[in-house]
Amino acid sequence: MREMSTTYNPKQFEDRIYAEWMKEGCFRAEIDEQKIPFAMMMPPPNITGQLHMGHAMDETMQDTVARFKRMQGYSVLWLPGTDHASIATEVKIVDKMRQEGLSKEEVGREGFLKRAWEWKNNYGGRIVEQLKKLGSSCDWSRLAFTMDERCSAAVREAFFRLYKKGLVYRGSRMINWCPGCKTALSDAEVEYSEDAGSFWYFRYPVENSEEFITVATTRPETMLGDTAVAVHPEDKRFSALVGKTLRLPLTDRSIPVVADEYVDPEFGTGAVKITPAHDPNDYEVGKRHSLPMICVMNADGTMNERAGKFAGLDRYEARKRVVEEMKALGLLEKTEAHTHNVGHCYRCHAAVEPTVSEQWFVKMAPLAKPAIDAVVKNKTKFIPDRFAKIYFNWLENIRDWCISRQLWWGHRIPVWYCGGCGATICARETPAVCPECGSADLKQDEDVLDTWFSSALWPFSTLGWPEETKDFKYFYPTDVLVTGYDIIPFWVMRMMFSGIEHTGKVPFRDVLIHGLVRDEQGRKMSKSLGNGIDPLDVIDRYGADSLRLSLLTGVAPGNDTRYSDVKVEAARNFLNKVWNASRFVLMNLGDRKVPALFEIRLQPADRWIISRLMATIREVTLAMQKYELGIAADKVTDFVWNDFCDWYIELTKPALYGTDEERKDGALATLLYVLDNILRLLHPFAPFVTEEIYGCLPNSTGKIIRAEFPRYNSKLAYRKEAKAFEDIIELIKAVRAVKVSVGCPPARKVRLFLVTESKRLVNLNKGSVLRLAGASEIDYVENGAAIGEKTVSRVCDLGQMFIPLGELVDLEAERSRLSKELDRISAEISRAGGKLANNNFVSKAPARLVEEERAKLNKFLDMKKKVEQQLRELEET
RNA sequence: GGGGGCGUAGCUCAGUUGGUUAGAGCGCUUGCUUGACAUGCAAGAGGUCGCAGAUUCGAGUUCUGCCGUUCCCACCA
Repeated sequence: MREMSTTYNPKQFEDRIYAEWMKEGCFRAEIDEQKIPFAMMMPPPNITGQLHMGHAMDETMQDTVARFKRMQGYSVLWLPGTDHASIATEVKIVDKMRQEGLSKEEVGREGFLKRAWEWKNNYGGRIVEQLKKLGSSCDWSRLAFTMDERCSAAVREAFFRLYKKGLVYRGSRMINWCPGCKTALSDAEVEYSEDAGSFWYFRYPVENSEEFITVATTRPETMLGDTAVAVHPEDKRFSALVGKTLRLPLTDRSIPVVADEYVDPEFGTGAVKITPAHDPNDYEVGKRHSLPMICVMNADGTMNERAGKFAGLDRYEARKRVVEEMKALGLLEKTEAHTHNVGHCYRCHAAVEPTVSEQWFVKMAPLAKPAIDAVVKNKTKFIPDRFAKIYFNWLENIRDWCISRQLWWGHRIPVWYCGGCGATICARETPAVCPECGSADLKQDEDVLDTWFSSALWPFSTLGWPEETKDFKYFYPTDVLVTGYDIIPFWVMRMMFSGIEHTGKVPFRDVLIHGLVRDEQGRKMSKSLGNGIDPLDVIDRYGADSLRLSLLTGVAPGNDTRYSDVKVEAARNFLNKVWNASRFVLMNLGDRKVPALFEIRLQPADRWIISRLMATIREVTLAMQKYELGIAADKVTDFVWNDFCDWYIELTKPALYGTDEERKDGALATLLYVLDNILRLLHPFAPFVTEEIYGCLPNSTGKIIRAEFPRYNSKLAYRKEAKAFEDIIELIKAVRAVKVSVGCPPARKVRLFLVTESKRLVNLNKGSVLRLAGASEIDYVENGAAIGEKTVSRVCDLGQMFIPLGELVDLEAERSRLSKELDRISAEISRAGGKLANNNFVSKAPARLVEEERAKLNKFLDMKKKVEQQLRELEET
């Protein structure tokens, strides 16, 4: 037996234990036809990422589920991996090169990719190492990367299939352009925020007239690309002007006035400048009226040559200059403050510029439909199910997905253009010559795919799809996906339609959604606020188990939670408790060989704690099966601390320190049995400390990670006996309370007199009652009068308890307590009485409840009599 | 504009399908170095479950409206 220190010190064993698990291959998933598979894909963290609290929570939940299922006998695959994070990584590499005075263009595509891979090889594994600190029991032998050979082949295959089906196409459309990252973005990658801006009212003169139309705009620089002004068809104010031509100031162009339903006559001036190349709505108007599209900006957000003298200026500088010039021309009518929603890049936060550009798209309508149906038909379930609404909301309103990115780090689009015949060729592997004309003059598309295109395939690309691998056949579809609600549109939804499209099956049966980990004040943790808390630092201070437990307890599925050191401390204190309780058991056990639990005559207290254990096992198992991890953790904690430590351990002390060897054996066997079960119940939540203690148990074989999760055994439920024993606990509590109430020093032993019909039960537990209640002896009497001394008394389920207290005591306190008690009892009597007087209740409520209510009423009536009697006796003294 | 979440003890939050006297942790009060643990033990105080209705024998829990707060989506240029 290993020596245990007096306090729980996780640093002494966490790293060692993780190494042992790894060495023994405890996390490896085996294809075992005798077992039921349970598969879970880790949401791959970005290779640029550092472990943050969000990861910690996500990983903890997954690991808890994985360990639980593994202990239940499933063949568990928890597959880890990382994401190449196209934009994020590229930005990082570009920044690094800038520090060296280099640019992408200078090093070229090849040189850039070489640097990126180097960076990935050096730093991409950092987060993986950090995950290990948390105790993650994922199968590292299957570690995947979205750009490894397997996943890349899957990406090409998926693209190829979609292309052949016409579900991926190339076209010129309005997309979100990030001038910071210089690439197109998907709709999901745009974040909107309320920005303070202005509303400028510009006058556009009507040609050959003194008249003008006033339009209002928040983006003056786009006027250089205006190709019309639109008014509502029924707006009388402008009906005479429809069809006329306006002179577009600051340019040499003329633009028409068109009528379109899109315009809201109530808003602004009722006339809208139309810039089809730089606004999604204007784009639609432009299409309806066959207006030309004039793009006035470059990729980096500066104005291009179409902007005339503003060419070369940054868009915001151009905005200022346009306003100034309009003002100088007397065409600025007024300026108003105006806040409006502006889209920003989710990576670099630059304001997104809606632009028309040629990109690759995935046709969404045919893919969205089956993905919606799958959730409607419950083939995949969201937990909690309200998140299905977010999912539906996205899929029902989805536009085609822009998947091409003007970046270099990522999966290059598997499309080639023939210089000979102009054919477009999509192929899984690089073609040598053009299949149409035989020309070798082929050029691959320059763009890469959206990072999420490869993530969308994650549940099956990692298993070797499109190959029918053993892993794929055994583990797919996966069982559960654990992730935060913030990436439902980015990822969950896309895995769903991709899985259904490519494999014919939903990629997972359950989606367990969790919330965000916020800071102590409820703010989002973020780099810019500097309020992020490093999980590794917390692990260093408190241990991984404490962090894990603190992230799971008191959290409802899907709800945000706040991180605080205080919570981690509470978890640490609990684990210290577990540690010391274990130490207590093992110290008292020493080298003694105790018989098995079933060979011993158990005492009421033993049966009580075993009964409580069984109830706990059942509740915890049920909660875990429903993914209610917080409830499960609460139930275990409650049982361990309150039932096992505060009661049972104390109850065993008379036996342990006594001379009755049989009772000692019984207590030790029970302590050991319950402790063993506690460790296994707790292992999914606190894997390290339970493994460490388990290794110290005399009867343990092998690692707890491979042990079986406790099973409910109805033979050990001892319902009635446990219920009876609760009366002993109540008695002890009553004595303690009386002593405190009357100011009796705790060390002073009191004599107990009992009026009870359960003498046998009390006698069986006499040692415990005396010790825990702080009493010297117990006498049985027929009634209070037979004692012949002044007493203070309590009514309890066992009967009535009397304590003679002599002159030392504060009887006034007891008197006031009793009258308060009387008030409470009276309130209960009128409540229960009222209920029972209600005919509707008696006739409609379940008989069981009516019976219970009746029993309660009788009990309180009896109590009332006794308490009144006590009160009278006290008045007399 | 549409859709969620949250509102329960001083604070942070649980509360599974409606059914004992609404819970936990922290904090607070009082007392305790009781041979595992002061990272502890015991006994307490503290709540008209946001407001108003409705359904029901019975509502923290279901429905409607409102107030506060927060998030997501859409968006009027």
